[in-house]
Amino acid sequence: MDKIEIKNQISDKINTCTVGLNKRDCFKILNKEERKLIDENTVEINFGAGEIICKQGTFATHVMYVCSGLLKVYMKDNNEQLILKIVPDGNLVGLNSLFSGNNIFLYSIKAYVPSTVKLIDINVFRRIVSSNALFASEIIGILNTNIIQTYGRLFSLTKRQSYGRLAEVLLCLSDRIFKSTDFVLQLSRKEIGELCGMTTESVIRMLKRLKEEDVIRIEGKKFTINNYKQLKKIRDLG
Amino acid sequence: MDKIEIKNQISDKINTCTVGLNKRDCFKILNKEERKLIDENTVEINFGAGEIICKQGTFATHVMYVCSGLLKVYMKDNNEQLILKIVPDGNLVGLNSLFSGNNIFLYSIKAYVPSTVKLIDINVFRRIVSSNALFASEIIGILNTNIIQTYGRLFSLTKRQSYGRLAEVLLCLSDRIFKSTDFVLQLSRKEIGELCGMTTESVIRMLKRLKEEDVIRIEGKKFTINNYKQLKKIRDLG
DNA sequence: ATTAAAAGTTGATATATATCATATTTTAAA
DNA sequence: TTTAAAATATGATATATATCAACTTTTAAT
Repeated sequence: MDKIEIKNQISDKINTCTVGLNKRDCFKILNKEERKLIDENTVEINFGAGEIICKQGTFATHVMYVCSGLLKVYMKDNNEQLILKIVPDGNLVGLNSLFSGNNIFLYSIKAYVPSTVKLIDINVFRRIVSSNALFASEIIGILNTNIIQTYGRLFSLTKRQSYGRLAEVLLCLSDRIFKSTDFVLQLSRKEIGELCGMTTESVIRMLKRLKEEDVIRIEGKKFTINNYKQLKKIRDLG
Repeated sequence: MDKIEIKNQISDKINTCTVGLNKRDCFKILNKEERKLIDENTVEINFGAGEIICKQGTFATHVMYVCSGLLKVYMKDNNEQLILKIVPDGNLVGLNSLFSGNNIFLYSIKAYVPSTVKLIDINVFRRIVSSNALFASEIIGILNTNIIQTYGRLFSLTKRQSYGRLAEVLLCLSDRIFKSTDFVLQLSRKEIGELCGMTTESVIRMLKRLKEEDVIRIEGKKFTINNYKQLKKIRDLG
């Protein structure tokens, strides 16, 4: 069998990762009063796997902080669905309704695995942002990290072809979520496809190909990256 | 000849436009002193068509305000280039290095037409943001509008097929830049292709098709949208 | 005015990936 | 335990769009 062919080179410089990693303890900037105000207007909720945390089109009444678990942020339009990012614990999500003239959620958020999420009243959050410039600066940092990542993703999804996109998603999961080349992935092939913008069948075929090339091993939901270097090569050059 | 075929519907709800429209007079929030400080650390520069305003990879020493003209913001990686957005006058660009731990430009910016741009010292800008929470809130609004638009674009570029993407770009230019169905477009076919993620040849063929269907008229660089409704249909359904 | 270079155009062909159909396996439900 | 439904798998085929090649027109340079 031929080696997986390599086309246009995409360098390491652009971060094209799918995972929104933006852990900053922005709350430590707040004073006692502000923290109290936040706490009094926050509820902590447990969500089961597959449960929807917020729904696209509904009023954005809160900002979310992921205490534990793993979420997906996605946009839907009729039968088309695009996963914007997957978000592990330690991150804020749903900030995009702040001061943008948009008081509805532009995306839905769903738990991949059982997750604990703090729902923070958006008006209280907004009030603190617009009175504490250092806190606001932290939020700007979070938003900018997010934009930079989204630009990278835009680049990846439009410029790479499917093997490269799939390789990227696998590397991303390994590096950023599981921090191991060995992991149990609770995503269906369909969901992997949504992450890298291709059909379920293509995901299956390509994973099979990567297995045959001994780049990865798969047993059920257990993934192992055998040849990390080669997978990176596929990501960067395909 | 067959009518241009229509596939998967994409609704109007998602803004998938290419043009970054974010006119807010955030500076009016500043007091005299702050405005003076900004003014003292700003230079206004004229750029000719095709001139580079900032270059990806260099140190981000300033934030830019577009006084007049039209810019493109783009990422390059070897021979691959993606236009992130096109920016008309009245907008701030280059905000993404603020508080993101990133002190280099992640994209290049180039003038499409002769443009006047204010270069504002980033340290001064940063100082004002982190001391004026209302100003910071305005910046958050700008960044969020930008993220929302980028998400829409991500959706468009990955979910629509080429006719839809091309139609979108034409509508976007008509609605947001020229504010007329009649306009002189100073972009080459190659640049149009970069905007909607396709090759020059495909742009040419598809423009030809749209002409044949009497949806648009083209004479040299002069574009006319004959059938706005149909073009919208092609965008939303293709 | 002449030449060179870039932009635009067109047709033939290739190819990556989607679509469709159908089978098998796994998971969840009654 | 049986049944239904969802997820996975695989082959055949279709198709949108890229690639390649050649040619024309426009723009810029000498």
